[in-house]
Amino acid sequence: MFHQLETGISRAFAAFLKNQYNAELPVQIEQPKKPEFGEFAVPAAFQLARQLRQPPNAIAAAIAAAMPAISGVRALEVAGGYINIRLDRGTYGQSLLTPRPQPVPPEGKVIVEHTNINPNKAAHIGHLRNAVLGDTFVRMLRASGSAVEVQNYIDNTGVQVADVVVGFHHLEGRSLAEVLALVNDPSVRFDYLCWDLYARTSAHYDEHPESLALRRAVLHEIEEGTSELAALGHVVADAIVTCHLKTMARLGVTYDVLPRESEILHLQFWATAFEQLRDRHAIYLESEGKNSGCWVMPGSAFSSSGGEDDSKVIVRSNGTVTYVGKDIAYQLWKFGLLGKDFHYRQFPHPTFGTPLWVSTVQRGSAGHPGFGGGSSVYNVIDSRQSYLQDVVRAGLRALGYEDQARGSIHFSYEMVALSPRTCAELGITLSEEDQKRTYVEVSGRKGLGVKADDLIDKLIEKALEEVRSRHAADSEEDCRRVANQIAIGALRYFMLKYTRGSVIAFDLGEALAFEGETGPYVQYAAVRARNILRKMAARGESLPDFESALNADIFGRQLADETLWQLLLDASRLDSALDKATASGEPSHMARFAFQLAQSFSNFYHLYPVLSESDAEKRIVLLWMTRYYAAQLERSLAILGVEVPEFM
RNA sequence: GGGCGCGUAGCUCAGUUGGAUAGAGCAUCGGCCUUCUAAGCCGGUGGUCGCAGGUUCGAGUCCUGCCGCGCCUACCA
Repeated sequence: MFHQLETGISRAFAAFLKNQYNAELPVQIEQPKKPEFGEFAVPAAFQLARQLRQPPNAIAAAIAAAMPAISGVRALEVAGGYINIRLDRGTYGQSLLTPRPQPVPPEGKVIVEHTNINPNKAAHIGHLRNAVLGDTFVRMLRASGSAVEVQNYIDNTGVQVADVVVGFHHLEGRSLAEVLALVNDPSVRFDYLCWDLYARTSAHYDEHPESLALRRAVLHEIEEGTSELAALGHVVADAIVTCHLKTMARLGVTYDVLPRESEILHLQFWATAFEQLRDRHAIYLESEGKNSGCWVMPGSAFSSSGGEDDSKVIVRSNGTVTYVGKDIAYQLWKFGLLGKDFHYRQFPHPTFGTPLWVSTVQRGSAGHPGFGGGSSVYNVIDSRQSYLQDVVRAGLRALGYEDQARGSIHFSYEMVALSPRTCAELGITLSEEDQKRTYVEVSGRKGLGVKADDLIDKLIEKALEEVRSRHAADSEEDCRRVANQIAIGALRYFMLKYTRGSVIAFDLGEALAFEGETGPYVQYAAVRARNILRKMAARGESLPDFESALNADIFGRQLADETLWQLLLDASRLDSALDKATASGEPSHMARFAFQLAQSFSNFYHLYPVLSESDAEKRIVLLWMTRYYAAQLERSLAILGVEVPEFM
């Protein structure tokens, strides 16, 4: 409702200003600094002041006097050059009684690619930020009515998988059968085992640089896809993907489809993209200099300051394609521009509610939905890869796909690093240099980092203690389920509360916090709202039929209470907040709104004892507000991917 | 060297795209549990918005120049 009024007022002002002053300006609607100024503020008079050569206050007064009535608005007032708007509280309250209209779904499908973890080791907290950001943005888009397809790209033929294969085969001398046995051994955490093995293999390369030849050879075999080592690579990648899916499912993160690099290669996606790029002269065969023998994209294509020295190699001199090249082919497919499609089969997964599909070379299963062919594409990738995303976009542009290049959005975010204090707590020894830094970058190669599952386990353990201390009478099973929900709420909120552009210096203490600006704080508010309603039911009272019990007159009387009115306004801002957060691509805005909503409810909770209210009319309004708060809190949390526990 | 980002309270961070007296959380100090659960609420302390100019009715926000930090700038991804 708040949101509808906001846009309605904006339109009414825009139309009026165009008529009256022939002024085409985007009418801003602000929230006044102080509630005494009303519900909305329009600073349009400032913008007109120069053009009209009059003081803002005079213009504002003229506008306010001549403006035709706007539905739902009680009065326009002028103060300090602003036009302040006061709403009719009775009609506002009443309008919230009926469910909001469904948003009109925008045309086309949005594709969001996220997670995209190298399938060669356990997921760590950096991957968690990616997945939670991506998943939350997907939930925001869906809540806004968009059709969204979630892709998790699997780089199963890359260097990192090759490294683990080198580790198994060359360092440990394990056969394919032996590795398979490890994968199937329930007592072995295969992703943790590979975490260590990958670190050891990387160290081995450092100590024996000549062994890098092994990596090249294995990589080549994996790309070919026929040898036993290639099969080993597949076994490793599939097993690790399964581990990642399990980890992500714990957080409520799911996907629609897993496009894999092996199919990009074997279904000739790259070969097709290559022909297009070559024919359009987007890339050319370099004949001299350091890149001699490579197919390169000129630096000028993707960088304003790029010269020939900055050319990006797309095809190496040995004929193999770089990751970016494959990414261009993949991006073309995402927009339906490649003229090819994958085959698909279902990927086994224990916990998702909906089928999960994976690309395959062979003729796949029937009955899969249409994948790819999006009208806009969000790639959730950390900011270190912005250069590569520029190259991908330049590829589209060079092929003449200007719209799609514009629709290719690098949903970038800064990395998660470790605070020195947390490193110390985890027993990670740092160089003197690193100790002086405010944060230390995690490194999979060095095995330096916090594994996602370890962190989740730690959070659950701590939450369980808190739950048990408060609910000794509840069953272990119930406590465990609630602890789980609290842990995930804490983790998801922690990953979301920072804006995308700021580095998270991961601090264990902060991540484990359940008080203040945290997920559990918001969950607690939702639980308390529900408790009021539950308590009432326990007393044998049933909820009134609000639509018949309440009307504009009653709302008008009760909302004359300024505090109550402000609280109701807070609670009704969800759609407005969602719209702004989605438009600016900032899940953190959504998280912050949920926190502020919870703060608002906490105020309500303390100021208005609902069940003991003696005035009958007021009590009904308070009950309705309780239910309204509960619904808004639940919806906000659902958008953040956070569940509401039965008790806390 | 070039590109991107960051610099706001002791700490961690917001700041609605240029608007009214710069805000949260943590920490700290002081209050509030016989009440719908204190994972909560109320109050206090705490600011040269990195520095210097500029643009205008108005700048934490925009432009220029500095200073500091991070990331990228691979025939790795």
